[in-house]
Amino acid sequence: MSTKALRKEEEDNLLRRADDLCRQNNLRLTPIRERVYRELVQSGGPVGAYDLVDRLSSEKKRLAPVTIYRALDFLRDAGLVHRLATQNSYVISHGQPDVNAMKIMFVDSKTGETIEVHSTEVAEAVKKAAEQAGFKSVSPFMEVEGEIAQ
Amino acid sequence: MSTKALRKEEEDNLLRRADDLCRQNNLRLTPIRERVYRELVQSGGPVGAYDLVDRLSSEKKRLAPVTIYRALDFLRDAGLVHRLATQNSYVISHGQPDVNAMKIMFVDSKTGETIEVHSTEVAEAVKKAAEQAGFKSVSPFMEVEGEIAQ
DNA sequence: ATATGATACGTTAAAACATATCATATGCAG
DNA sequence: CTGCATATGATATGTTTTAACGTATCATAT
Ligand SMILES: [Zn+2]
Ligand SMILES: [Zn+2]
Ligand SMILES: [Zn+2]
Ligand SMILES: [Zn+2]
Repeated sequence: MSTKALRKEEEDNLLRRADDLCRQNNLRLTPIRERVYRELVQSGGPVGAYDLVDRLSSEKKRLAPVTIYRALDFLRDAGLVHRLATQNSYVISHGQPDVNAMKIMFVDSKTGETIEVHSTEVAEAVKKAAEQAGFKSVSPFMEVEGEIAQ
Repeated sequence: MSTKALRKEEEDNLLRRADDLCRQNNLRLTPIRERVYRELVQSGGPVGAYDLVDRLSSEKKRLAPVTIYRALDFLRDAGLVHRLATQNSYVISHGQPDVNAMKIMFVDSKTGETIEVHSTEVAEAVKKAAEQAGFKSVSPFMEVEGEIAQ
């Protein structure tokens, strides 16, 4: 089985998962929202909002930026998409909501490529540091820049 | 001794430290760069670039945004200032370059208030996670959003 | 004395990113 | 069917950051 086929299966899984999640929470995964999500899934990495505008626009119909931002907001609220603040870009959230883990997005400084890792160890260490800082709760998402080996 | 006096001493220390650092590395802490750094020190928290434009402009002379951005770039390259990507703002880096520690900026989701904590525990846990992700090196700076207790 | 190089700053403009506003459409509950 | 909430279209604007080009200043070389 080719890696392409594997990828395709994974894509379909993610799409189904998103669909189910929305159905179960009475959220409407409208066509535009689904197209944005699908584009992020297929890209395999972070994509900027204006990139999404380009990719989802056709000759006859150009989407307005605000349309994309609204879809992104919906997907983020649903927990399906993360915003990468350091990159001004958006990336799918994969992995089940492992509630005790820190979701770390490692971002390659050069290419912008990202890899998501979930770690309870980091979550605990950060929680300890947060208490030290007088913070009672912290986001389960972090972004760390670095360099990919090779 | 009043807290105000204490604060003033701390400010002077930071200014001196910055001055020394630049001198030792043949970096030129010019008047504009020093004013930007001083403003960040005195503000006691993160400040946006356009805020700095306003604060450092006078009736007769209005600084251009790019002037501030250039000063900020210099200060960041020198390791004196951090950019907070989630806030589009800039904040002084205090604490000696504790090379083995992760410098965590906790950002209050509501007010934008920040507290910096250095943690070797977090650094180690993140390093482990990074290896898992195929990252050979990671930035010693992180930003974590959360809520301050009270 | 004059030329060259290096760095910082001024000025202008544009790119890149994000939101506001109001009109229209669409789905859905009563 | 009707009315209401929600989603999208269309347009404009706001915000943040960088690009491009020129000038000023000072040091060093010719
Ligand atoms: Zn939202
Ligand atoms: Zn995730
Ligand atoms: Zn730089
Ligand atoms: Zn620091």
